[in-house]
Amino acid sequence: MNIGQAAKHTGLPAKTIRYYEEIGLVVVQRDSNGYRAFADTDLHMLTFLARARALGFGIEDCRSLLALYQDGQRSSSDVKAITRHHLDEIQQKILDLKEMQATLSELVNACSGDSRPDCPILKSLGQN
Amino acid sequence: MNIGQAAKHTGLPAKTIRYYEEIGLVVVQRDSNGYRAFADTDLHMLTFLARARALGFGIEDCRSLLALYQDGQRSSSDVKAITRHHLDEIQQKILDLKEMQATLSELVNACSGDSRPDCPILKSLGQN
DNA sequence: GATAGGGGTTCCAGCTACGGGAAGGTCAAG
DNA sequence: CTTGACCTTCCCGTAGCTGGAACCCCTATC
Repeated sequence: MNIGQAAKHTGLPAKTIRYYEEIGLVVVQRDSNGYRAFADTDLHMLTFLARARALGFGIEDCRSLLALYQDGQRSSSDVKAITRHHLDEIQQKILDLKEMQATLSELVNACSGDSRPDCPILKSLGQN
Repeated sequence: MNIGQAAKHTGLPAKTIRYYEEIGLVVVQRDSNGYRAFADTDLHMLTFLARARALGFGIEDCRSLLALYQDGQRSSSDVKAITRHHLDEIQQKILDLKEMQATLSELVNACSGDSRPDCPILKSLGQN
């Protein structure tokens, strides 16, 4: 299967698949003409990666998770540790964004948004 | 005032201030020795930028906001439009992160996290 | 056989918003 | 005069791709 088909099958852009191969996330065999030849296991790994990325895992986490996935001797505690750490970071991001959201909402509500220059948003940013 | 003092005063790292100058966000006079000489208005603008960045505005938004800030003829509607658009993006990000959070929480809770290889997290990522 | 198209390949540049570090100039104190 | 703390510029690296150029391959059609 060529890269275009693999892309359709996994939902990943071809460029992304090439990138994953380049950084060693996956290893793909080549046909005699130099084209990548994706096997079912390759598609499976790529789908795994696509899901992990969709959950916000970074590339290095993905690398670790994929290694654990393929290791029959793994401990689920290792998987859980990575996931929990990632979850913590997401929760922190949510908190940060919510704080921004609260402030921005206030400011937007306070601003009349007409043709006059008077603006509480700028006043707040420039105060002091 | 030198860059170190300006950094302390604004809370921005010196590197960041140099970067802002490089991309034309601020223009700073130089002393005869080549050192940047920060005036009060420069500090004021840098503080403005620091606040806008802390609210998550991108650099180009900051550029626009700063221009509006310095334009006595501005319409507050322009400021509000930028801010509302930014707010929308933040809210979307929060939604995305919350979805990840929900899934990840479920998975973490379902995983025993012991020394056995059986793991619902990997099962979910690799399913199909 | 020539050609057109729709694949594929590599490599290089660029994106955001800086941070690290090297190589070197400047200044105040002792 | 030297030391140490500043300052300067310049270049590389970050995460995770994306776009584009230049070129190769395969199939179909004229």
